[in-house]
Amino acid sequence: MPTAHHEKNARTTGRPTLNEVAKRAGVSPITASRALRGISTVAEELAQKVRDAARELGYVVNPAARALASAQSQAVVVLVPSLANQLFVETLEAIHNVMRPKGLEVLIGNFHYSRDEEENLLRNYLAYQPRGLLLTGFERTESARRMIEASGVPCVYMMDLDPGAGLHCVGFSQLDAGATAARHLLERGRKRLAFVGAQLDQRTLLRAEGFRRELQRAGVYEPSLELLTPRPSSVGLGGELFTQLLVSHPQLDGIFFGNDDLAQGALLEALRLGIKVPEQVAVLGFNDLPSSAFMVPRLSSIRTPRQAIGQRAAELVLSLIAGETVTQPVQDMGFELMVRESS
Amino acid sequence: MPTAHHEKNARTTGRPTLNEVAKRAGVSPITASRALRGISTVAEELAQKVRDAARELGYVVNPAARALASAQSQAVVVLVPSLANQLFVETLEAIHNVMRPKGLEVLIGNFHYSRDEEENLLRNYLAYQPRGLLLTGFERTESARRMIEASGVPCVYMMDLDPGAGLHCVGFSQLDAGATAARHLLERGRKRLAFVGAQLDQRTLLRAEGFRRELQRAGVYEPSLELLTPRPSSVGLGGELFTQLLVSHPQLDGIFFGNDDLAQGALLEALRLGIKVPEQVAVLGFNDLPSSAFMVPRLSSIRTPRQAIGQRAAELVLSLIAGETVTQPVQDMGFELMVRESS
DNA sequence: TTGTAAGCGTTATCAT
DNA sequence: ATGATAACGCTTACAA
Repeated sequence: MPTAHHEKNARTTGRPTLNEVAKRAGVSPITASRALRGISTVAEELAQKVRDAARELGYVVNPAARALASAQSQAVVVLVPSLANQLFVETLEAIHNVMRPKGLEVLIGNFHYSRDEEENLLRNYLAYQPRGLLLTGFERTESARRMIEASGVPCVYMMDLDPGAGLHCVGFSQLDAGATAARHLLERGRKRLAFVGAQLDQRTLLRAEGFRRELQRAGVYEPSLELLTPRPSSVGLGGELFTQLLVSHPQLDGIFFGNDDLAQGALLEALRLGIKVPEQVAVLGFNDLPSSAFMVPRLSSIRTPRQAIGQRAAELVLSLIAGETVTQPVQDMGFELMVRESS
Repeated sequence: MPTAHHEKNARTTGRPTLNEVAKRAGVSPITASRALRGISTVAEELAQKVRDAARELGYVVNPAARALASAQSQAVVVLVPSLANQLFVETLEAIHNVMRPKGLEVLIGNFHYSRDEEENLLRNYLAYQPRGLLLTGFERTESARRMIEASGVPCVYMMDLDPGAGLHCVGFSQLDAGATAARHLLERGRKRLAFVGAQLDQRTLLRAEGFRRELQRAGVYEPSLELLTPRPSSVGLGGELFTQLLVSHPQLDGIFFGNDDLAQGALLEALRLGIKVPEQVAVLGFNDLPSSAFMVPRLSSIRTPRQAIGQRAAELVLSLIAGETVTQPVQDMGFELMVRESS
């Protein structure tokens, strides 16, 4: 009776190894490895034998061994501030669709709008030696920045455009989006305009800034009509803030919400309060979530290209990973004003 | 000038290794390993030295090496059918909150309600030698079932209760939930009741079944009032199906929607059509999404304990991983009928 | 309580 | 085009 430690593979799960595949195919392990990775130096005949053997044995590569030996995983890390916002789910989806066919895993990290949490996730995930990094925005700890830099892992920043233009990024100008919102409302003849934002990440703040500047230019900027709260964005909160704003500023004739869920909550509350939208107050949302077009009245919003951003950003890291020279480090995907019934 | 292959660690990323930590602390690598893993056989004094050395060097364990050596990763795999449904995001969140403090990574797989995709994810992720598995429902391919079984990885099933009681699961009875919906509407004096479901996973079908049985018992079951579509659930679709149903069955006096987004779409469409809810038609949703309480009228719904399910399921795998005997393999977390204005 | 030795499954390097 | 050999960084098994 052999004792465990005398046997080869005593600790393994019993999963077939590359060695076994190689033996069955009558080649050396390294040839099997090359064949399975599709390296073209292997004769097609041998490669076929190896693939057959692998299939017959039900061989699946051990990612840990591969990562250890090659000092690289097959993973791409994506860090988003939230999954509660449908926005990022759609972006993630698009990234997946680009990465999966390339055999890359997508590791999702949700940092809940917390810089510290993002830094932790980064430290953690970087230990996995990912092939690429997809991050959200430019706002992070100095330490996180250093880790990214030091890791040397190709990195693309999503959602906003780098003012410094030193980083690879795919997004749109949050500042312009805010300005566009203001211009639209102004063109509608509105003069007493408010901005309502929750979950104050840098992008929301940038939109507020763009909105504000445009109002200042038009000479109608009123500081007390800016309602910013760090509370998480939600439909309920939108209704609450809407009421609060109307009570304190009954003269109000237009509101730009930093997020569609807030705007939807406002629309619902207006219905309850009997406040006419857009007659008394125009309401403009941001992101154009799928349900916004079905609100009563249908919500006007600024549609953001999150799907396109995800796809393009993924393709961009892929290029970076492949070592290709990227001629367009900053990719502006724009946004679209959807005018419907609420404004 | 030394050539690369003469140097130790020539291929590494330059990241500090356990060896370097050990040297700096003046102990052997294995002692350092034990100290860092919090294994109590290490003298506290030494352990402190090791931790200090690790901190000073900025040491982070190489997960690939650890996984390879121990034949186990620090990951727990969670497979959900969708991220578009806020439901699963909340469950994921709860799982995270349990796992992270234990030092376990959560690998998220989204199988888009596709059995084949789930099977692929399983094959892929199982290769990572996860410590535990959290799966959604009982509906999967035979091949997936075998892989789970063969892997020997502790597994907990979420959302539904195993009729066979052979599996560890945390959820509630989907059948009962459907029945409860029917009883509520019946008690309100409604007789011409419809069921509307999209994204026909097994749980939706089970709810339909529970609803149907209760109507049959009451003698008011009408097959043509069951509207099932495989299209993905959404607010827009809810409005569409609502209109369609009312056109074909103007006598209708109550509808149970398999998902809150459908119900919300119906409420919005009713508003547009001038149909009084609940006077003409009662509307009952399912899941009680955060925004439902703010609809006009406020949506009645069945609140599902997704947060509790995630937490309990996570705790359960943890027990299983620890090898504890689980006395309660089936955990019914119940559900709650939220009666508001729409029914 | 600490350490030695060996090996985890794969790939890089260099040689043939 | 294929293979022998030696890592990769860590942990298990066993010994002391």
